[in-house]
Amino acid sequence: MKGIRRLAEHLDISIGTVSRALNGRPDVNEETRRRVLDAAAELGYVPNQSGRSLRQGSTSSVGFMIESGSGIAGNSDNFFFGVFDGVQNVLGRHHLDLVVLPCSTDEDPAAYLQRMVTRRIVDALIISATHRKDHRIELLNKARIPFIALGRSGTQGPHPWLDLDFEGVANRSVDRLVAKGHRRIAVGAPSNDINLSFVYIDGYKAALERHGIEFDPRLVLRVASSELGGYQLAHDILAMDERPTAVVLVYELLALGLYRGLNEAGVMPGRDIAVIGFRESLVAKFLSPALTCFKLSLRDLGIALGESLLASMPAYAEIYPQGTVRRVWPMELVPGESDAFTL
Amino acid sequence: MKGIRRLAEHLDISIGTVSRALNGRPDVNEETRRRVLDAAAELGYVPNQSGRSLRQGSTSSVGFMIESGSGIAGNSDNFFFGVFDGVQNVLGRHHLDLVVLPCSTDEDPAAYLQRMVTRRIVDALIISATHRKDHRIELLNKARIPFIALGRSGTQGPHPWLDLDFEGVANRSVDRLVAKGHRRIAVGAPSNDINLSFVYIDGYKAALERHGIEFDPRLVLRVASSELGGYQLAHDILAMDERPTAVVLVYELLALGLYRGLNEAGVMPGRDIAVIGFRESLVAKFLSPALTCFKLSLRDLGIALGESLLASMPAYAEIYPQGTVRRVWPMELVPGESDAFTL
DNA sequence: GTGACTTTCGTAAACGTTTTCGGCGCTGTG
DNA sequence: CACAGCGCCGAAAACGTTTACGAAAGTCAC
Repeated sequence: MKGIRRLAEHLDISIGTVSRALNGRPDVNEETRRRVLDAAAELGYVPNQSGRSLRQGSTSSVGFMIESGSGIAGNSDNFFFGVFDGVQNVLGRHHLDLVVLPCSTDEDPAAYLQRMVTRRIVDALIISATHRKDHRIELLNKARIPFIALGRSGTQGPHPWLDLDFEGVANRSVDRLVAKGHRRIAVGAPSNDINLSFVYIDGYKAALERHGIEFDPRLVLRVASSELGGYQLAHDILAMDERPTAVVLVYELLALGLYRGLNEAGVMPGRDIAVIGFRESLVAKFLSPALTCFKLSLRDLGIALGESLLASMPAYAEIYPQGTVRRVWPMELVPGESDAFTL
Repeated sequence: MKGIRRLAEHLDISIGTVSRALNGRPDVNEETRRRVLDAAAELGYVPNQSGRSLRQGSTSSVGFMIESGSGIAGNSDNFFFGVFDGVQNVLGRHHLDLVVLPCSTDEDPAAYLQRMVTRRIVDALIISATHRKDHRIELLNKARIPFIALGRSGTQGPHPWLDLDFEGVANRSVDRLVAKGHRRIAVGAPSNDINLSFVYIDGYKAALERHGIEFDPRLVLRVASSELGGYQLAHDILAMDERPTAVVLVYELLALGLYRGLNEAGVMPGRDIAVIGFRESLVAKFLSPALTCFKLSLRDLGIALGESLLASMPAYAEIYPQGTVRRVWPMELVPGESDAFTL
């Protein structure tokens, strides 16, 4: 005899009552409920998830899809781990669990997601590394499964998302540099199809326009999303005939390679060229001269992400006002020395 | 009408036959099987996982528990993501899926694991960041659930594990330094209770002994497992009266802070002091002078981890020779300039 | 004291699968 | 012709839960 049946037998009551007691239903005597709870603790009973899911039509977990090969995700894993922590925290408050679904590099992400969705091992999904045109979004819409994207997609029409404030960062970066006299500001951005580069570049263009500076497409440099991309970026910049006097970066790791590339050419960030990075990361803190960049709380971002997801799950309508979230997450300037160079 | 029933009705055969056809049972006509497969593809049928799990008593997924907040998990580059990729690859070959279970910083890891185990949402488990005395191991043994640890535990008796070759690294590091005349070799190791420090230090002691050098406990410096720990380490070393002439590191991020701390004091790695790091990481590649350290293929490690886990799952006995794996994963020396300092 | 209502609980169906068992029809053998 | 064997399939049980429904007993008002 196993499971709830064992518990019921031990207490000499029916399994229905046990279930009701455990699930906090009102139609059970408080005295019996106490006995059930005690016995459950004593016998170490935990409901079988498959049984529950089958009957209820819902697992109590939400998935967070990542791409495990993720140079492409454009982030190092401590980024995601921080976010997981926040998401797990808010989900835990509602007896939901977070399971991370790592799509391997061997598999097509959309096919992987399709499998996860149809197998119904999660009730809702968070996707990340959103592409400009991302098939996963149509797929999730069609499956009518609640989801939110960490990162906007490009063209597919509106979908729920929470994203870093790329426009804000681009804006403030350009403002800061223009205030120091810069007019030729290069952009180093990942060359993959992840949408964030495009969002950033749009913000960059808008900022230039506000300052009456004409946009020069040659200043937009797309490179690999890795530290090597940053190295390449340094070479590209130094090779230009009208060399830019400032660079802004869309991806945290680029700073690493950029510094090295510039150093090798005897060009010092902050003295000979102004550099503003993107997200503050562990490595950015240790660059010298200190990189001007933007920071955020990963955990808080995760919490917001979790809450936004719950806001799209009908089952949590009483707790979270339902609605489609499309929101930008603010980032805070961390001034350094890398943009000290003034014209 | 949903699920397999819908499919059966559509084909006008019984659900039993459909199930058998889908699962490759021999007792079904090949013609019927083809029809079923075609119809399944056409209607987009995918078996409900809860139903399967309930009936079969096994989910077809394995869990990989990580601690989402933990300093040790906060590797500078995608350590875990690389491992996930390898694990997912080997599991996928057997129609298993990997789900990552991130324990939040708010929750006790053992309690979290207990919940995951009893809810039976995975058939087997991989745990990481193994502590010296790790309650999770007793728990998993008691639950009789197949598992493997990425990292040895200390005292609890034998358990399946796959671990980086800390002894080997310690050995070769010490050998290399001794060959250059060093006798006072400091160790920088994380001060937390994760077991790897202890394993490394044991290897370090053994290596010293082999060279007839007396072990000096003051040379073992335990610091925070972060780049700041490395910074602290630099200060600690510089403050010693009998200053060591070489340092070996057990954790990759330490190099970052160590370099900065030494630089600030005008001490240059490779010229004034010899440094050998641990794992080659993204940041190590960009340190100057280049850090001597050890590299490994994360994906291959993941593959080995997955295979070792399958070797402990009875269901895969025909494919993987069953047995308890206790194995060390080799790392390859990447010579740099940081240990060029010779006495 | 009767009916209505409430509280509490037991019974049984249902969720979507897999798998055992038995049966049907056919073939081959004696 | 009888019977065994085989290939294929349908019926039904089982997995562990939750929950709709109804029943029993108690309470209350009249």
